[in-house]
Amino acid sequence: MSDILANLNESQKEAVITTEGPVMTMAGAGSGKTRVLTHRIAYITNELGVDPSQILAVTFTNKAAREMKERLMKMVDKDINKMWVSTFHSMCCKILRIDINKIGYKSDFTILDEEDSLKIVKDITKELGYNTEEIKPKETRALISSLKNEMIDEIKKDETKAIYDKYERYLHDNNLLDFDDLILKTLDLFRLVPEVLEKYQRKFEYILVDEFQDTNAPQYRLVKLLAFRHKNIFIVGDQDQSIYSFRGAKVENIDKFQRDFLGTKIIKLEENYRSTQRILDIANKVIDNNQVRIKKTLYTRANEGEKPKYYIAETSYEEVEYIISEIKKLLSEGYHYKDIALLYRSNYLSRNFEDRFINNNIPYVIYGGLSFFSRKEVKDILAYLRLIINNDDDFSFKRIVNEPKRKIGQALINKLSEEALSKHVSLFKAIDTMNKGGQGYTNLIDFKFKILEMYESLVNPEIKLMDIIDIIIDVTGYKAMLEADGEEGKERLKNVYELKSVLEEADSFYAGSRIEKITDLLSEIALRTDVDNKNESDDVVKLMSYHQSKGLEYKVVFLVAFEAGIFPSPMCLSSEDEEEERRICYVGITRAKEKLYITRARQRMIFGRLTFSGTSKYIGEMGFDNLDNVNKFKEKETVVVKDEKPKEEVIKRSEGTSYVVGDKINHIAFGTGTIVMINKDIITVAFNGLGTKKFLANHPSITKVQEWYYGCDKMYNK
DNA sequence: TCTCCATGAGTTTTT
DNA sequence: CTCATGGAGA
Repeated sequence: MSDILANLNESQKEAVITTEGPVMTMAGAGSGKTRVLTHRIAYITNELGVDPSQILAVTFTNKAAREMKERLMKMVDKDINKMWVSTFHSMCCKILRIDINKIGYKSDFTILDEEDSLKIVKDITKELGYNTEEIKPKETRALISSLKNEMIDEIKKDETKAIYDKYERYLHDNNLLDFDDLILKTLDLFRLVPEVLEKYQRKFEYILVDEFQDTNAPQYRLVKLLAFRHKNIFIVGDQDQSIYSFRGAKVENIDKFQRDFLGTKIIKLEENYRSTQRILDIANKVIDNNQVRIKKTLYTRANEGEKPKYYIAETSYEEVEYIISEIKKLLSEGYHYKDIALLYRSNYLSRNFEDRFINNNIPYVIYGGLSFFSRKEVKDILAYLRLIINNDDDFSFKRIVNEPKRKIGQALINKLSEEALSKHVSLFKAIDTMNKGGQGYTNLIDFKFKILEMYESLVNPEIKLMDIIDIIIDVTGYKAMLEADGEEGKERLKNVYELKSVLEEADSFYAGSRIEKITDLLSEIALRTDVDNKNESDDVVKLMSYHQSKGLEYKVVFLVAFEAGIFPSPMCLSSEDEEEERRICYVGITRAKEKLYITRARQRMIFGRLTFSGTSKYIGEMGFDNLDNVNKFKEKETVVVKDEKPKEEVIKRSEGTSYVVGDKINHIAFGTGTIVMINKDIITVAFNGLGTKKFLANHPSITKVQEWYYGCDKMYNK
């Protein structure tokens, strides 16, 4: 008993021991909410003697779930494997595997990832004869997701409705679920088969939900249903850290909760144990600009700490150099690579750092971006596995029937599809019934026998499960294809081999026959994220988006590319969006424990384009206005604060157009180029691949290219 | 009919 | 810059 409650403050203690009835904990950043969650669970099992199987803990990411399990392993003296500690999505997956057959699906459904889902929408859009320029699949897909998350009540366009209907039918016919379906089908199951709901209502005597501010409407409904019997529901959240409204998260769920669970006890955790006071000051100042929030001020008893540093670089290249030099300094002060994180608003910004980090031997890992399981080669091999164990998987069939190339093109597939449709069989089976003869037919038969042959290897107990990967890439010629592809192929082959360890792990993790194990693995692979595969203990610098940094903490944090036009994101238009951006900023700042750096560049290469940007509005809100702590990389130079835009040299043309460095022009012979220098009436233009050339500014061979101006103060100053 | 190469267009955040 | 698409060649 004493163990569990030791080292907790009064509010934390209260949150731990108030086990009966609904409790809502408002926990500021770094106020020890993870501690509270784990200690509460340990208290319930160890002190109240509750069986772990009666506890459900919902976290936001798989990573958080696993970390919580690891901590619990040390604290709980019972078998915690019976405890459900997972995300909403994997919890629903688990529930559906058992009972989804009661609502017309097969229990071995496959979960689609984003890419697969988009591909289906795209195919359907084309099948319905729409122009993908007008009806954009990406938009339709986003709309469908919004619809599913109840953010949109009615379907405005007929086309969208038609695509949506067909999409739903396709998913059902092929036994597929998308991410949103995991939640929705679980709700359907609970609604249509009340006995199943009751089973779980009885089972979960104690329920805990982390990051409650980021639950969306269907998720909340799920929580409400599950907790309704025992009402021992504990939610933890922080309005100021709600950054997922684009995914349908509703902060209002906090109010709803209080109305649905009358007599909710509210506990506030405001003492921060993570950051220095100076870091908290900045965070408090920024978030205070939000209109829609309950006032809350973080405080700490830790020392003041160092002033956060704001660095303005001329170019994005110089920004990297500055960060590298600071990292080296930090290392000499005794910090390790793993103490350091770089955070940014969008994933593409990480590119600026990769090359220079490699050249300077700074070990790093990038979170997000293209995850291991979404790599083409990995998905291809997984599609082979899917098709091998389930010949009727048309979706996988189409993916790899001509990968590597085996002369089975679109025309042949169309013919096969028609055959399959008319005979009501899968593509694989349609091979047998189609018109025999012709080279195309032979190619298909070849493919078919390869798949069947690999099945034999797969069920052969003398072959180790992980070795099936070698067999697949040998038999199909995938290996030969990659080997012919030089360096990039080598890299891809490495990823394929990495799958072997995934299979080996699955071999010991899952139960049942070999086929069952692979089925289990394949069905859940979409839920695996990149973050889950990274090793926390590696001594490397971490690069990630603000969103991915939620819930994490680092001794030293760099907020990079901190510029107008990037942060806040120019995609945000409404004031609600703006407030959410500010919360993202708040999340970023509060990741830092000891040192905080904010860096920006005046000029930045974005997708091969030179762009200019001004000061992010958050800089002023943080109180950097006098810029007394701006540290110049090159010490001699002084910082010109008021001149936010680079020294503009403007030249006017007779017809009224004017040029600024960075403008794009079009030259009759050389094509499009960027102005890099202006000297009197001579402009120097850089052409891609052609080097720079000088021209008279008002020469008729040159015309100015209109382009949208990415990131300028003028967007925000009006 | 398939494959390859060139041109063009598009870039938030994620389970 | 990178991915996707479409057109021309084999």
